[in-house]
This record gives sequence, C-alpha cells and structure tokens, in this order.
Amino acid sequence: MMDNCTNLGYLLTLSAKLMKYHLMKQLDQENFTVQQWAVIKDLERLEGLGGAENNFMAVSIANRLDMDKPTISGIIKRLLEKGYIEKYPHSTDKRASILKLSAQTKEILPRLEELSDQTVSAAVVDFTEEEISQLTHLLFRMTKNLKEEE
Amino acid sequence: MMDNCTNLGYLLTLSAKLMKYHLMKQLDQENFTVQQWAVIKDLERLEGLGGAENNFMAVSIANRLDMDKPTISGIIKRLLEKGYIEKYPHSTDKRASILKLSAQTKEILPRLEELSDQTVSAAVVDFTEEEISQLTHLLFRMTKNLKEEE
DNA sequence: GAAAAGAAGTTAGTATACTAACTATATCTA
DNA sequence: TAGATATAGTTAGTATACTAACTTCTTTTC
Repeated sequence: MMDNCTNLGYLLTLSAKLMKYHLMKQLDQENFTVQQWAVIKDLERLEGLGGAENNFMAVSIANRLDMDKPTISGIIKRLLEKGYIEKYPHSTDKRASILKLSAQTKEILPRLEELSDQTVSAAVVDFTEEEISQLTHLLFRMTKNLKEEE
Repeated sequence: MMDNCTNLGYLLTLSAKLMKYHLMKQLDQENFTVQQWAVIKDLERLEGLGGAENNFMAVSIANRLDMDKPTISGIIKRLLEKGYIEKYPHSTDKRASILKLSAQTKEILPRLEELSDQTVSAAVVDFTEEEISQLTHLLFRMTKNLKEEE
C-alpha cells in the first residue's frame, strides 16, 4: 500500500511536469508561458460570462487559479508589459485595478486554445472516453481531499 | 471530449501543485524542500542497491529524477551547504563528483519518509486499493505518452 | 598524437511559487 | 468619528525550472 502511494506521488508530479513542459514548448511559439495562458484563459471565460467588475481584479483571478498574490502580481505585470492585457481603475476601490484582454490577445486566442488542446490530447492519445472520465474524476477527488486538509 | 481534456489538464496541474504544497509544509519542519527530499530519497535508494560510483554523480541523479543540470547543480549546492550530503572526487573523471548522504541525513530519513507518506495518504484517504492502482496506472500511461512525444 | 566532438558541472538570465513585510485604502467597531 | 482591523497590490528574499553559454575534462576521429 505504501509503495503504491509513493509511486503515485512521484507519477503525479512527473506527469504534471511533463504536461507543463510540453505546453510551455507549444505556447512559446506565441511568446506565452503556461501561467500567462492560464490567466488569459480565465479572463476570457469571465468576459464571456459578463460578470461584475470585481471578477476582473488581480485578487479574484488569483483565487480562481489558486495562486499567491505576489505570483499573480508578477504575471500580470509581464502580461501588461507584453500588451496582452490592459489595466483600468476600479470604479470604487482606489487600491484595485480591472484587467481586460487586449484586442491583440483576443485575436490570437483560438491559436492558443488549439496549442493547449493538442498537448492534452497527446497525453491521452490511447485513452478511451471512460478512462479519461475516470482519471478526471480520481484527480478531482484527490484535489478535494488535499483542499480539505488545509 | 475537448472540454473533458481541458479540465483534465487543469486538474492534473492543480492536484500536483496541492500535493507538492502539502509535502512542502510537512518537510519544512525538518528544513527540507520537496526537491531536496527527492534527491535524498534517490540517493538512499541507490546506496541501498550498492551500485557503481557513476550512479552517484549529479548527472545520474538528474537523469533519474528528470531534472535539468543547472537545476540539480543548485539543489546539490544547497544540500551540501546544509550538510545533508557529502561530496567526494570521482576515481577517474576529474570533472565529476560522487555524492553521498551524510550521517545526519541517514538518521532523519525515517522521519522524512513518514512525513512524505502522510501527505500522499491524505490525498487518497477515501480511495480503494483498486482506485489507487487505477490512478497510478493511468498516470503512468500519460507519462509514457508525453515522453514519447519528445 | 593533435584536433574535433562530447560530457560534467557552473554561471547568467528569465519566469514562477512561496513567505514575510510593506504601503495605501476600505471596512468595522466602540 | 477616530482607532482598529482587513484588504489589494507590491517589494524583497529564497528555491526551483528552464535556456544558453561557459570552463574543464574525457573520448573520438583522422
């Protein structure tokens, strides 16, 4: 039982690392990192839903993507520098900013989506639909267990 | 299909990150990082097998743990600084060093093992033996697919 | 046996993940 | 309404993951 668990921890870490590395290689073609893509993807989803401006604050993005504030602060800084997102003042909170995707980014989004999908597809190339569902379900439960441990 | 794949990528990354964070918290009690523990664990396993001295070179450890040379170089440097490992000259290759666990580290190993096992156990607390085997198997296949993509 | 190619490890740089501490602003409490 | 507490975001520091380039040494080639 314990041997299996140790192997599980190692395989989880290794598979996530390999997946991230492959995705990094793909996104690098368009000058994005994996984390930058995750932020872009999150903003796209929220813009599609048309939610309140508070959803576009750095702290909200950080919460949704399970990131630390200094981490999201740095990522946003670099996305602003690259012109991939734009920053607007919050209507009532002077501390906060509202972040939006730039036109340039919206234009390239389908391409990034494609690159991302290719990576995951390559990882499960020989999986059945049921196996993919199973893996997703098991990972979700694991995530839930770990979050409850906090 | 594509939605499920996107969710899979996200869950894989998230679960690995949560697992690593929990392990980090545990190992921090003994002033180890997750990567340092992985290196220690790898050396312990090899010392147990009593293999050739080449197995204890930095490049060999890097290969076994799927790490880059600069990365392993930095980790080993910090482990040496902490006194957790010791460095000896290679018998024939002046470029290389042989790395061994210090007595201090060997003493604390059972404790680190326990902390590590606790983390993984917490993640699969409500899993059956079969589910753990299944998850391990699916992750292994995913890893294999991604490595073949290189 | 000398030159070319390859390998072990390090350095420099960028991006991130995290803790701790900070500034400025908002909210809560007595 | 003033002081206490909390929050949004940033800075500083450490550790890591990666690319590129470097030094030193070993192996291969002609």
